[in-house]
Amino acid sequence: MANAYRLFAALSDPTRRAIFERVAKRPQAVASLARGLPVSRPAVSQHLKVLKEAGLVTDRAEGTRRIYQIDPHGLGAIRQWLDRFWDDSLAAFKAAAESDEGE
Amino acid sequence: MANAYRLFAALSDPTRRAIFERVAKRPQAVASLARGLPVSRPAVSQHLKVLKEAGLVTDRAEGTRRIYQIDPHGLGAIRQWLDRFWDDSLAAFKAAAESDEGE
DNA sequence: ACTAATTGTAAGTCGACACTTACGGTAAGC
DNA sequence: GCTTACCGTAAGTGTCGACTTACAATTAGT
Repeated sequence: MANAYRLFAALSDPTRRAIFERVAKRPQAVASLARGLPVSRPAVSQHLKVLKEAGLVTDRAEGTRRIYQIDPHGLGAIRQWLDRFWDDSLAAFKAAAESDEGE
Repeated sequence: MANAYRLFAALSDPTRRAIFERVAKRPQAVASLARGLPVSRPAVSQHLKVLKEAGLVTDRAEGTRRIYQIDPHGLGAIRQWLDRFWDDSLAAFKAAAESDEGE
């Protein structure tokens, strides 16, 4: 399972984020993605590899082309991390705010 | 307002994530944070600066010390981004899955 | 005023990574 | 079978950033 670190690291790069968002809109092949981006096709391939290892996309062969699709599991992991962190940190935040209230 | 790119970039570094999580548990000063981490104190300061600019933490002076605290606004921005992205991408994912269903 | 404590910043170094070109490998079409 | 199209990977390069040490600034205590 992809940990939160890998997920954030995968989404930290602007180009990779753009690729991920385009794949999220609709499944696409590598060349199709590279066409609308200011980087070369191999660069897109490398980014997709990172996204795949992070659990954010999946790929399937279709002839010579490779179709990349979003993997809901990745977003689910982020949401899970966020939910847990949300509760903990917000509770601590409220506790700190209340302890300051008496001053 | 901090955009999603800055947030993800801020949380992509492991050391910075550790600092953020410790600050989330309870407000702390810089030296206190540096004590439990394998990096120098200036490094912690630099990380806190990034977290602050991303809208993830706030700071207030307390004597010569500077207390860093979590900023709920930052997590809120992540959640907002995730919610919107969740709906869009999941809709596209379902649409793609259903279009494959007939094959 | 002087000292000590705490912090932010400047300058420099080193490794990671995003990108490129070049190459090899696989599937479709004539 | 040969060419064409599409893709992943290897090798090399340049840049960004995480880290360190050194220094300056502010505040509390004596």
